[in-house]
Amino acid sequence: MQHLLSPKQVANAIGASESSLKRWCDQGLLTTVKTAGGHRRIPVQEALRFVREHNHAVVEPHILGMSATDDRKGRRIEGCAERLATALLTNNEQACQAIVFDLFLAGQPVSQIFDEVIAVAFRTIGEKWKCHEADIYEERCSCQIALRILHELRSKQTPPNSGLVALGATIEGDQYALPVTMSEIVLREVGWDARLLGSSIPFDSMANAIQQIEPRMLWLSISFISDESAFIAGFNRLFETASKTNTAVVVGGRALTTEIRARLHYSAFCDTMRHLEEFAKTLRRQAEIAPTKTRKPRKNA
Amino acid sequence: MQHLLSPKQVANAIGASESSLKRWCDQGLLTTVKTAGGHRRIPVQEALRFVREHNHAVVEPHILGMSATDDRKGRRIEGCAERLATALLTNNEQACQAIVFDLFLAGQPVSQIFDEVIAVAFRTIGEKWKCHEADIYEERCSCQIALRILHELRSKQTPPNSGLVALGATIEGDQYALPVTMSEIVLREVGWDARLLGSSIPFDSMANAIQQIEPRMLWLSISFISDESAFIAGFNRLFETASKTNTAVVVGGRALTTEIRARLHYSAFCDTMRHLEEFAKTLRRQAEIAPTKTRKPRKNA
DNA sequence: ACTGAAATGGACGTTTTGAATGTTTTTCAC
DNA sequence: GTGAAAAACATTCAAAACGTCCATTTCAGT
Repeated sequence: MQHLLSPKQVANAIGASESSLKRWCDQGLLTTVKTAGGHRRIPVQEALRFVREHNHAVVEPHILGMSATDDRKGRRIEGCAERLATALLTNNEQACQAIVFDLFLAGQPVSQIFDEVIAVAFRTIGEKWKCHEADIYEERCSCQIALRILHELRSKQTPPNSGLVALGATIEGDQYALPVTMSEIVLREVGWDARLLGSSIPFDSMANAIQQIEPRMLWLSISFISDESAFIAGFNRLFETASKTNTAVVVGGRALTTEIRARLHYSAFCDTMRHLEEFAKTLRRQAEIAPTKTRKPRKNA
Repeated sequence: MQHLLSPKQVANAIGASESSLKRWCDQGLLTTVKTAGGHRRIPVQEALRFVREHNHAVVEPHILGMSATDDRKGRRIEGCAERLATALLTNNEQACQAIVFDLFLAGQPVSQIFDEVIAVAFRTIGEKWKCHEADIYEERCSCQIALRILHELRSKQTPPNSGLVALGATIEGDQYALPVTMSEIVLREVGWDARLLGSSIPFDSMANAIQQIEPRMLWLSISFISDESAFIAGFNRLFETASKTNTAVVVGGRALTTEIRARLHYSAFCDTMRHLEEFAKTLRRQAEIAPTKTRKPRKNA
């Protein structure tokens, strides 16, 4: 699959004429790069951004690297969660991909797809498991499928270029990779250079990462806590370290009950991906106004 | 670091064709140095100047950037492991991807790339961690990068169409997802419909999966054993279940010492991805001769 | 329903691109 | 050194993209 597309290719992909495409490029609706001879070249990510932003139709998704879509059906978010849960449990990866990608192409914010479709589907699967209607391996297999889809989605994002680094991780013993991977994508979507360290990272190692990388944000998705008091102590110690480098600490996850939260120090608690997105946007704007604390306080307009 | 680049390398780097590059050189848009035999050589800074001046795209920055990947070197498997380890530890995902995909596109078998490049790189990282030259988070972050590359590789494979189903998993408590994911790709490469259930699957759930799906193979990658005697008992029980549905059980992984293996029942033990590939090929051929035990015994040529 | 502004997409002659071909140079293993 | 494989060379040529012009369609406001 190629990374740079010609106006004609993009025109074919989205069902518009070549002339229109060229006009849109010249108007700046699509950012193009030029060859030495003056031919326009459109990066795929840019084409995807355009489609999502203008909710333009996509006639031939495969040109943009989006494999399967049955158009017009999956554009509304209602009912998608149920369909996804079914597709996941029947191991129908194609269908799962189509559901998520359709919503993505239709311009639904990724945070909303995550909150209202993927998270809901997994809640459904979790409940089936509790009622012995689904086995553990089915839930795990669904996670694998979802992870692959998330990775594919991630590869469709424009790579981050801001200097705003965020680190993400799950705590030691917490193996649930889905939420933390979703957070990474959400943060990248709003312009952060989000780097997922991985699952089950000890607090000490996180502290080392903070000191070495000096990120502006650390996000932790906490789905499972093995030892509550050790967790609280370790976490608050980590918060101390983070404060020294001016790193915001954002937490989320179903294991954080109100009681536990009451005993934690953190910069923000996010219930949903939507909340995370909004907090990240706010923090980003602030950081851009005052890029570094050692920078000179103001300059002339 | 390589100072002079060939037209082909620059063409690849900026996503243009070699022909165009040469034309641009001859038009004087790029200043070239010539070898005695008349081959064009482009200094890196000249290529960078060209890119900036013409607002040209850069598809593969690593060629113009720091990592000295002369693509002749890239095709050969020697030295790739070291370069990959470095790229992983410096968090240079682009470079990691380029190393693996160059080998893949050059026709190296995936099993060999896994055994001789990825596995070796992670062994290097593991040793650095033991010598306190690398932190846990760096190793985990490297795993994340590798996983993303594996998923990308998987998405490039032709989807399986044979009825030969294989199930894969790691045992409960074993969170090392890399080997089991590599196995999945290797099996798909040789025509199996390999389905990765996921990490940390209890033996009971695996048994359920076998009974419900009735695969022809179950492969387990065992990197970590928490309770040895429980493992041996659980595993041998699983082997019993598998025998009833005629499911071959293949094992591998660094946690399987000779002593432990002596107490296990299995169909095959595979040290490397190469071994797994060969065993899978053999088993596939056999299964195709006698597709199902209930099938009619022979048909006319 | 009518009108005019704005957007669309086809048509054109010209220029650029990139694949193919056969020859020469470079590289690397022996 | 030597020889074979890989890569770069020059050249050719069809396909594709360029800019421009213009007829058609769309749509909001009478």
